[in-house]
Amino acid sequence: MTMRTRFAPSPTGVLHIGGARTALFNWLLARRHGGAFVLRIEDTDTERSTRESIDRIIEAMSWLGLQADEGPVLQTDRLDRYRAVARQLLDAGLAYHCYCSREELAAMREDQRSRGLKPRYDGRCRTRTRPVPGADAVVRFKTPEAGRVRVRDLIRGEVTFDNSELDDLVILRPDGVPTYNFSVVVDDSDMGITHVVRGDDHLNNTPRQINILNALGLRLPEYAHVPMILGADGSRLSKRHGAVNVTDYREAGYLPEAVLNYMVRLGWSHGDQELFDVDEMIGAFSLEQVNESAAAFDPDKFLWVNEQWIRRTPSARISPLLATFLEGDGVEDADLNTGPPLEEIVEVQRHRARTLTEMAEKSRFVYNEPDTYAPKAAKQHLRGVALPVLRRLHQCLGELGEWSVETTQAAVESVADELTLKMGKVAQPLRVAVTGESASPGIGQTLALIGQEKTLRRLAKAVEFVEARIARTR
RNA sequence: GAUCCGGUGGGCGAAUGGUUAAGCCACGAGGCUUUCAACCUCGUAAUUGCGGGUUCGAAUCCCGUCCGGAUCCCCA
Repeated sequence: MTMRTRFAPSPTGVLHIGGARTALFNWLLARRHGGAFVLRIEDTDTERSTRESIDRIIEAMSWLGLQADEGPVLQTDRLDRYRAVARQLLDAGLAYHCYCSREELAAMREDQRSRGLKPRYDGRCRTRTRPVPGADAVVRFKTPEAGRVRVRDLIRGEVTFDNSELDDLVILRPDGVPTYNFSVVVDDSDMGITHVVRGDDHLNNTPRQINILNALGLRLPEYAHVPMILGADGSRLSKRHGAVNVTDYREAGYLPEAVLNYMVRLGWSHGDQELFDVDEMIGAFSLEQVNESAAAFDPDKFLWVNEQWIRRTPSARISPLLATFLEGDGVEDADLNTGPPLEEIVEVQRHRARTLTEMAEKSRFVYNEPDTYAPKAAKQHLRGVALPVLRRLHQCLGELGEWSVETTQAAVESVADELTLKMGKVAQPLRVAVTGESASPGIGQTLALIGQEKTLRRLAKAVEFVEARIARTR
């Protein structure tokens, strides 16, 4: 039988790292085994589900390249089907109507809890023969009272639950909308899902689902419960831990390849390999190597992975992305067009940036003249002693016929020789003058990217700055 | 509280009864150097949560215990 996996998010928010990794694992499995990956939207919580969330989830998945082979299938489009299955259970005496009010149930639970018991529905409507007038009716599944359920989990091994620990769960609300544990079972079965791979927060739900499957006489899928992703402090990953939404990472200048790569290594490993492109993941992924323990999300390592991908991704692909980040950073569209080819900037910066945001920040100097000098840098390098250096630099660079990394580099070196100064005394003032910062790419590269005209203008401005400063201290 | 799952350096994790417990991130030192990076070298860091047991031998198997997480909703 061909493998069929699925990702079944509830559209009550955006796609976050945990969900994305679950989607990735499912997608990888399907790709690896030549099967199908289905996207199902679990929107039976009509209060909280939104169309916008659906769109955002799909958008995030497509940014990551996790295309579904089938779907999205919306559960709200299948309500008739769930009702029919519930009817079937009702007719077979495997489910019953319950008229208990929410208040009554809450009181029951509180009472049990106060007595140190596990809160469970006590089945008081099980034997009811006629409806309660005026009361809403839900449908409850009749959980077997005795026996145990064995879950064969591909990651955890065999996990058993005692039916006495379970209670009769609601499968249909008064309005005929199914609850999670029921719709999941019907859908996974109808869709021919062979492998249910999901977060281990669902492990405890599995015996209930298996009981329903058994009552319906349906075949059980394989289960694999993957460990959760925790925040750096060991608690469940949440907004407190910084960005957790996939889209946040796109905006922060992460490459989808890097997001995928970092996620796949969270809870899964393949020897000591750290970097995987999508094809490598598909070729190497297996449930057997998925860890059993929860993993903490580590922003530092994520940054490192992104840096690795910035390095190995062709500049032709990075350039247009860099352009949008530069624009977001205040660089004019027109300047982008008249400036140096973006590929050149990428080549120069790819070892110096861990994110595209960082790359853009560090590349602004190419287009925009510094409006202020970094205080520390100015204090240290734009001093009186630098004045003759800057003037001489302005002259020599102004006389340069060909403007390139090599020629500008040579010019700066010859000025240093001529004034018998070490490179640091020449390149640093110059760097601050043209970039406003004390750190930038190699001085030749920096000048080549800025261009002769702008370099000279900035140099002149720096000379004025130093002159003014001397005048002031006098 | 009950049930279920988990626990290897600060983080990710390798090692599925057998040499000094891999590798990566982070961190520290040095090298290179016009700055920042990158790169190279070296280093700090674990009595495998703890306690017992089985065994010639235990991170690995068994028992107990502690800690963490999940579930116990007309959320998914």
